[in-house]
Amino acid sequence: MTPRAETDHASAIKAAKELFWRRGYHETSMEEVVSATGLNRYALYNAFGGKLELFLKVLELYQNERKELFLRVLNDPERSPLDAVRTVGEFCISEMAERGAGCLICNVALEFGPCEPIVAECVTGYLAEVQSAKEMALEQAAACGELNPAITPKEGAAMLMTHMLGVGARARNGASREEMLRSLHSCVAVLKATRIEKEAS
Amino acid sequence: MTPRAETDHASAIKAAKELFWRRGYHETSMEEVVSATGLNRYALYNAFGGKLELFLKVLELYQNERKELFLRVLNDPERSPLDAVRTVGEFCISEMAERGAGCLICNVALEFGPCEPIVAECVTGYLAEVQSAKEMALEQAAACGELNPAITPKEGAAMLMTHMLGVGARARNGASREEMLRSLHSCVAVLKATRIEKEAS
DNA sequence: TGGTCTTTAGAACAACCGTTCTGATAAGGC
DNA sequence: GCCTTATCAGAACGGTTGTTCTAAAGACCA
Repeated sequence: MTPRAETDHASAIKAAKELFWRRGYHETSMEEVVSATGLNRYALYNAFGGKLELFLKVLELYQNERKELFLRVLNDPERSPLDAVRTVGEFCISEMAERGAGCLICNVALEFGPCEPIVAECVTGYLAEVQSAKEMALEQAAACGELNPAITPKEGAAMLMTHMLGVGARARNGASREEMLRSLHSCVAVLKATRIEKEAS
Repeated sequence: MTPRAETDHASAIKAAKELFWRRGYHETSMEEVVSATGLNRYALYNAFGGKLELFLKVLELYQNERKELFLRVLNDPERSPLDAVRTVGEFCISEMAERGAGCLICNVALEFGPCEPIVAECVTGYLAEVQSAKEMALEQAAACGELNPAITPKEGAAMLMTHMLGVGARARNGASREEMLRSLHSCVAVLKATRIEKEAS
């Protein structure tokens, strides 16, 4: 493969990502993909095989970008663990609000459901990876007394991930950036340990 | 309209609800609707007008059933407010797990997104109603000191709703009943006020 | 029983989709 | 400059969808 073709493919995947993100998989026609990527039909089918295969490439790109960023933030020693978790959430919300189209993973999880097992597996795997990164962050939080003792780091991570999926759903339903941020901040707030003096009885 | 036709329509909507719930709107063909409802094409189109109109009827039925049940549980004086909130969540999870197909509202919110404004509005309205019912429950919880003081009832209700939408997304991605229940219980646990004695300094 | 009106099942229609095919065009090596 | 190879745009194909049409079957009442 020539270097030219390689960058062509990369930028095609990027353009397709934006398209699928905004309009969903089924609502996006190959017609649109062709005109958005600049590549012509023939080249597209030669390079990727078909619509679903292209989409899997898109998912791969999206997940790699995300995972790299998330791990960098969550492992940043300058941040408190819960700050890091909040920052990651805020980043996602910014992206959702920008496009007005929710979260790609969340959209896909619900659009395909169990119909296309390969896509479902892909989503499940990604969610599990991000969740375990968050779990590690919450373990640190627990170690320094920052975590609400009502839950374990594992439970907290699961809850956070589920909550962020819900934020994605709300985004796709038209929620504003502020609404989503409020919800995220509430979620982080209740994960924090709150020390209340026991009332004198 | 004869009584016969009326019950026919009602049971048709019910059957269509199950279908749309399990398979989504776009993946369900009118062919399937015809054979699932028992009504024939002509009668279906005469009674409802078209696929989208039928679907709106389905949404209406679903929302009415839900709202009635939720209000009954949330206003039950026998339950503590947070218990009521948990019970409502558990009910939703049971339904999702039964069908292995997530939450109808959540699925719809993501399947349509902003494409079909009338559907989006319908979803938004329903979510707002349920959320305000939960907010009232949390206000009671706050009044008797059951609510985590890190958040207000309003914030807590928004967070709960968002979390339940996330549970719906996970359900559609194949999560087990147990996973979903754990996540719900974590969410309720962090909403509870946890009293920790201040360490003697 | 006979005649009118409604209901039925399935064919037909028009639109759209992902994919493949085709003939024309451009590029590259000699 | 010429021949081979790769690339292009768009037409064509097969399949599916929501919807409508149509001719046969049935219900109803006198």
